[in-house]
Amino acid sequence: MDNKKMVDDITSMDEDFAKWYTDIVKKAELVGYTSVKGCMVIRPYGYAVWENMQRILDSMFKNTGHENVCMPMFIPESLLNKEKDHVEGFAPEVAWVTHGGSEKLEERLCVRPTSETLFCEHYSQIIHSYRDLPKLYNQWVSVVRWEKTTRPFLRSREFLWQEGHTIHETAQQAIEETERMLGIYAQFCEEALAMPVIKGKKTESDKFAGAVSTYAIEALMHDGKALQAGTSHYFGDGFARAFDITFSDRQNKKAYPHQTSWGVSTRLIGGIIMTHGDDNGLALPPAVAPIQAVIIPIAVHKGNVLEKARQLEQQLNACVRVKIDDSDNTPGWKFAQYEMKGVPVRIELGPRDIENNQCVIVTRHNRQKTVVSLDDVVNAVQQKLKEVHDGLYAKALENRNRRTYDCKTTDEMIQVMAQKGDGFIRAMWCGSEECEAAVKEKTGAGSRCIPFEQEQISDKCVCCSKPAKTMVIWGKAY
RNA sequence: CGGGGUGUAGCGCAGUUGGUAGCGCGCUUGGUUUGGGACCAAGAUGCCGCAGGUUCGAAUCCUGUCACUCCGACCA
Repeated sequence: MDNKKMVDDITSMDEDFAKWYTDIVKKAELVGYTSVKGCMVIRPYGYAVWENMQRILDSMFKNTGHENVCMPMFIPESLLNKEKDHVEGFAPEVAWVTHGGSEKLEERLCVRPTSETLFCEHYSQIIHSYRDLPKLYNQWVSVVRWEKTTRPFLRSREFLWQEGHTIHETAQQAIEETERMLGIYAQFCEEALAMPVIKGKKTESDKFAGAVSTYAIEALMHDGKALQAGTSHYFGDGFARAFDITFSDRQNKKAYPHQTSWGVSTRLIGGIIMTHGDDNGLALPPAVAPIQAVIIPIAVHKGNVLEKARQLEQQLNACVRVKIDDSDNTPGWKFAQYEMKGVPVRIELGPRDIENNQCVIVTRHNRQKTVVSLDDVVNAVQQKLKEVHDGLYAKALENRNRRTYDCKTTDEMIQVMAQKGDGFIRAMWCGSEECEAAVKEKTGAGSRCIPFEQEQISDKCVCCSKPAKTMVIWGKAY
């Protein structure tokens, strides 16, 4: 099928990617703006995507032994201040509550930008013995960070996320947890969101405020910019010491436990849009699509089309999130509409089909049409949903591969990006923060991560030419 | 936080020299249509972002302010 653009009121990606993005979030009815900058309404269609993501992730968390809890949204200033690096990292972007009613508060309260401090306070109260460990907690809440530049989903002042906070008897156990959760995020992105990611470690300068080490999954968007899709942190016992969390270990000696935290947010919805979307609108991965298949009855006035379409809906309802659109809009309008909303599979059913006991199935990502017997439609739709997932993943991976370049010098980096556009650049690094900063300064591309899967591209640092320690993935980030 | 752009009907926009507001889409009603954003007819919809100022008179000129947006800087 051709890839002709069918929707006129979406700005083309190539023309203006940022405008394309905001057109999509508005036209596909994912968000609405509000009178507070950076605070958005997540509309039913957008929220349904989030609910599906939550449901899948939550069961992955439960299956690995985690429990959900809910912390308050306010953090007293004194509590936030307990861990020095942590407060320095977050202070510039916290919102403060200074009054209760008309009374000025004794101590101002920060609206949580993240909840490490609250979990730590709680852990200090409930952990006494090695028998109390580990605690594997998670919460689904919103947090607030007073960002200067905001964009729907990608960077909003309030956003929804989950934050896992775990506490362990040994460093080893905490490190394993950090890696396990990073793996779960990667699995989720690839299997549910059809979004290929690179697992790696953040550099010292890029790690979480207060962490010993930070791991991340990085995805490449359609325009060649990188998106940090999820992070997992190992804290060592630094927070435990700052918050005086201790327990009696197996030798009955006082010990400090080791902690982790990890999170993904509604930013992933932005990632889906920029990974799979095209000039006709959204393309949603079937696992999280609010509507997986839409039935478009054609020429409803003729014969029993509508009745047949409703039967089809009933049949599919058992195993697929299906919707029938029997509104008065023309078929052409509906085709364009549901493509824009990213519905993975469309089922056309008209008089001609009914005569032949068939329907037409069209997949969103490639607009391929298949004629299917009505006797086999349930299987066929499920098969097509799988094809859409695989097709989206393959396309995204192809884009990432095409935009991944190996470079040996910063000049080469600049040249490659100028000629071919933004992307992931794989280049060797000596490990010094000076070089890391210099690369960003010269090329505009910062270090995204030190990938777990290493390769020896050269033996010299891309910046200073001294012996290289690791391969780093560089790129411009959202 | 620095630089640019934009605020007029639900959405997208026009509005000339300052004279009291219009177009397209959408919406409502009725009819004809229906396999890639249909057509005809009749309707409804405005604090011209907000606050001052100039003027007989301001969507239009001036000042301020707020919001949105893009590009930087900043940002687990």
